[in-house]
Amino acid sequence: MTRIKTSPDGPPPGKIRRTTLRDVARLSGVSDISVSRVMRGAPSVSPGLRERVMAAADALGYTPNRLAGALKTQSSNLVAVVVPSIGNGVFPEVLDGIETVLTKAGLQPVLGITQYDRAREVQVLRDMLAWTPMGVIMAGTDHDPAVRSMIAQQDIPVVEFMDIDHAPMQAGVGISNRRAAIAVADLLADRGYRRPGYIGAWGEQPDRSRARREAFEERLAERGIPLRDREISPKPATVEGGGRSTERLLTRTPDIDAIFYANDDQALGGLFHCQRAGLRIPQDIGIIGFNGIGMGLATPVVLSSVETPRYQMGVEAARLLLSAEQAPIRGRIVDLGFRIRQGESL
Amino acid sequence: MTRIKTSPDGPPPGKIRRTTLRDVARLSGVSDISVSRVMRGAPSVSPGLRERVMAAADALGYTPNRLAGALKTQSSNLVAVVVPSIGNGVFPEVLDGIETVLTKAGLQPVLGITQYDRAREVQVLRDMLAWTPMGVIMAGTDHDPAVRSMIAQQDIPVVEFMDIDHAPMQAGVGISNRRAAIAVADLLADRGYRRPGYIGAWGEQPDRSRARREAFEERLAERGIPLRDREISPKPATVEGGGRSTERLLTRTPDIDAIFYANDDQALGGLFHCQRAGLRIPQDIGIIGFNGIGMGLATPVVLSSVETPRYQMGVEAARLLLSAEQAPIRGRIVDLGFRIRQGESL
DNA sequence: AGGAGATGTGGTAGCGTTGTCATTGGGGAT
DNA sequence: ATCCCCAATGACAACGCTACCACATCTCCT
Repeated sequence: MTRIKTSPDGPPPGKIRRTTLRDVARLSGVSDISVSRVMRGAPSVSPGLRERVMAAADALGYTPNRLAGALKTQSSNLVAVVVPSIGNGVFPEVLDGIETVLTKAGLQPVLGITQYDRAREVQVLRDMLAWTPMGVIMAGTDHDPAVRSMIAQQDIPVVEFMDIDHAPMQAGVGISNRRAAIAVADLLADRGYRRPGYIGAWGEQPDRSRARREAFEERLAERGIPLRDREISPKPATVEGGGRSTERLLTRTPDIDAIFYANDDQALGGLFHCQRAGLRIPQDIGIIGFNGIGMGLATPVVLSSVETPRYQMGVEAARLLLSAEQAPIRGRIVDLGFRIRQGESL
Repeated sequence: MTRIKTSPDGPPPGKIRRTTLRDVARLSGVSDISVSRVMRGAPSVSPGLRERVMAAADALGYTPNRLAGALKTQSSNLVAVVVPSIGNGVFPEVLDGIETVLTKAGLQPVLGITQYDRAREVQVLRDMLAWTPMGVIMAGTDHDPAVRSMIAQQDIPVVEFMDIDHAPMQAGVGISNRRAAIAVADLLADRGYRRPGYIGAWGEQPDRSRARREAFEERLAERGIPLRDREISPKPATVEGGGRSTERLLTRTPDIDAIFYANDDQALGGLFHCQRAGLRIPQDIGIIGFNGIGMGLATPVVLSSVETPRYQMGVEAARLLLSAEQAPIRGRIVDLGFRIRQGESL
């Protein structure tokens, strides 16, 4: 069989071609690899050559193509960051911390949002792994088996953040939601509340919020104070929704004397609702939230809440991932702890 | 010169090798390209072959390497998304909209955060362009010249969101901050306020907030009501900070009868501060914010504010970018408009 | 029957970069 | 002077994938 040499990949017809390392090499009269070395700041390059190359690169407006570089080196500076939501709530602050640390280390976060959907989480992670990230940071420890097998396949470091009540795949950063819930239960009991209620949202999708509530109820029961009633909204947690949930709960069970909210947004809504309804806080009803957002400090009645270190959680998650380059992180758990802010609402 | 064939890139010693398309091809007994076609869902593949390939791919847990694919096709499904901050404020909601639309279209947002720093914006964009994204979405229209030249060099679609008072590089989505400011000035004048103040944050870093304030002052002047005083915090906008700024402003200039805030966070802080200080709202002092966050609706005194379509802005920005595949977007401006929420605070 | 097209499959090269050697040319040690 | 070593530079192939063409069948016309 004769095969005529046919130059399969000719230059695209109309399309302009991206400036490449080779263009820079030609212009500066050196070899490709020398340009590569200069661009990467590799050692063993004379100042003169470096200067000539730099000048040529600037003149051409050359930007290295990381696609090619990463393909060759089998490594990238990408980090897959997978969170359930970003519209509001705690994740933007965690992301902020993650981004700050990663960027400083020259890494590039790639964001994936699951909408609290396990199937989407698998899809999102698959799409990100296709870019051969050097690591993964994800929220929560409750994942589809497919997530675990994909991670195992790739053999890259993974850090899970939020919750440390359950074992992470490799390493975890966060707080113990169970312990926080127990602390709140004890606080309520100690303060003499006897008919506590609970309000949550998102249909308790992130398992950790369900676990937190269950721990809350268990501890209350141990202290001889059964949970009087609860109201779980299927919708996202908002201030407005928190007001509505509170109204519903108190209409159904008016003798409730304190409410533990799964988050501060709902708690603030509840606080405002009670004020409008003419209830005195905390005399008629005690209110305690979760997360300790800044706004709760500025309200006329300072909101009591469990303060969680969200930004710090992102920082530590990113640091832990970075440390994987030095030493294996398997088994590392970072407990950042929480603090109960005793405001005026409980 | 004799050159011995030396297999330069042999298999890495200890390191495990990623499963490749070729592995799948070998296992299923077909050619590389056939596997490629199956994985991409390309046409002209018989059902039998497809099935055999899929089985082999599943068996090996194969994930395509997009690095290689994108390098070959000179295109990726990545979209660079550049915003000034993410910790709180308006951007998470915009990002949510962007992410929803892009993901649905099979695109992958890559996040870059500039911390309101023009130099960082250049750096961040450069890093992202190195991955040959198919498009860019960025906040604001006020960029370093280097940003413009990098974009021009790459010849990819760019959508700028937030503000449409200034011409975007290619296409823009947002509202007119100037018109919004003018509407607020008119509202104040019409309501009989005569000694208005203004409170901003971030040192007015995003130029659009300065432009907004200037438009506000100009219109007030036109209506014969000079701005009485203003207070610009250099720090990020927070509820707590808004309270402090308000206190400072009112201490310095106690006869102010209304305050326009650059954002709702500060406005809520101001509202709470005034309540604590025993001022009646809106009789003693009128308060109006900017952005129309949900929380303002739930406060005991409903916050008046300029409602901006943040989620929608993200959605439209992403859609506009997607539409660039069909028709050029140069010159396209999408004005999403705003609505003044007349609450109880003004 | 003979061709024209449609359909499925494969071979090859190359996307832009970098790892691995090879090569060159001093400079210092002997 | 001779040797060795190291710093500076270069040649080449390969990372994993897909565009481009070639080719073998297999219809379906005329």
